[in-house]
Amino acid sequence: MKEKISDKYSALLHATLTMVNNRGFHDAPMSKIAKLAGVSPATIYLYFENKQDLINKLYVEVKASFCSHAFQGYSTELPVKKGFEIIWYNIADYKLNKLEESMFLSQCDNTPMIDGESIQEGLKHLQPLLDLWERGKKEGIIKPISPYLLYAYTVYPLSFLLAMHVKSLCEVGGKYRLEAFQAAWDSIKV
Amino acid sequence: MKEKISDKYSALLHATLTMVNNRGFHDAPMSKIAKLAGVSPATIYLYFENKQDLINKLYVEVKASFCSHAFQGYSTELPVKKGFEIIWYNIADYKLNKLEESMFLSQCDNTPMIDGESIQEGLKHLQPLLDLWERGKKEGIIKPISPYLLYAYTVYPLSFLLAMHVKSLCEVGGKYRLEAFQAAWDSIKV
DNA sequence: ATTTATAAAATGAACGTTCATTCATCAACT
DNA sequence: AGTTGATGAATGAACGTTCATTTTATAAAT
Repeated sequence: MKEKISDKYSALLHATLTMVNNRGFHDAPMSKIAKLAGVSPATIYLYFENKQDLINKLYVEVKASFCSHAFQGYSTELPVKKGFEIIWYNIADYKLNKLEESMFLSQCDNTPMIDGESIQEGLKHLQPLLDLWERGKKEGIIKPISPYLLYAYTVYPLSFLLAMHVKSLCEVGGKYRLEAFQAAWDSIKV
Repeated sequence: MKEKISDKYSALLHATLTMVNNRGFHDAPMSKIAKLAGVSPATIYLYFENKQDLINKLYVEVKASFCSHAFQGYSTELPVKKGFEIIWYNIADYKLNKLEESMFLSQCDNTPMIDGESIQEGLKHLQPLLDLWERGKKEGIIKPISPYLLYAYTVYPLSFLLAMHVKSLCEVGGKYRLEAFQAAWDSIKV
């Protein structure tokens, strides 16, 4: 019965996600995380080395889930624009449907709360997108610019839209999604 | 001698900026902030109500400085594209030259560490840019889409490039700046 | 089947530390 | 003498973590 690791492990990860989202890392005490997970504080230390380890593990897990969603239905056989479209919409869907996870990732990527090592770990899984862009450049479809620029103008803006969506300042539904994709594509197509 | 408020006030703000940038809000104790500012812990409470107030005041001040830089040399008389170009380059310069301030703003905008009230306060000063976009739409130069989208695809990407720059993963010098501007403009021009 | 022995998982209370904040006192200037 | 700005030391609360112990699961022996 090794199935899917103890459910307390997952409960703790999820409790941490919620606490850190709502109160920030600085105000998410182990005692409250434990209570939210329905577990004793001491139990946390059966599954995690310490608070930092808990956060790191959560980050890596969420990032992995994000990347796995991103490439659903994608194949390297697809034409560049079609492939990009699929990945982009996957990411947009993820940000829209997994608000908590997405907010957590934003917070992690803009604070010194995650170890550099874990950041590297989480970044690995994005390679297919980089490869796709490389192909697009070779075919003269995508501007010959740094992948960081490509990411900054296509994927990263979604984080902002997510934040506005959470604050109920901005819709991200049907029409807007199309407009957003169009803007992303216009910024990088040659 | 009211000149520019006690220099301990500024020293404390600056020390807080550094501490929060390097260690995060959760690990920026008042005692260390005080030491870095060359001041007793008790002195902080002569200038600020408490830690939250200290952070809020710092946020509002930095945000104001950011916005003031953004509109240097800009006038509502300018043609839309030229006006946008000036503002965009101002912002890019700010992000490049005021790394600490910019990183701090990123952190604030992605964590629950700032009071909603102070966020509102800091957002006020961006109005001229919104007005410019409105004019651009009327003239048929800029896509008729939500200002949130416009912001997401022109200004917000700079935050990502800044983060990469700080991690020495990405240059933001001359040529790249032009490419970045081009991508920003392409994404919103009609 | 039931009991007994052993290991594993989980816990509440306690520990030492660190934190934000306060307080009694001080030095400098009026 | 009195006011002001500043302080180092003190304080209580809260934190992350550990520990002695209990509870639950596992297996062996009857």
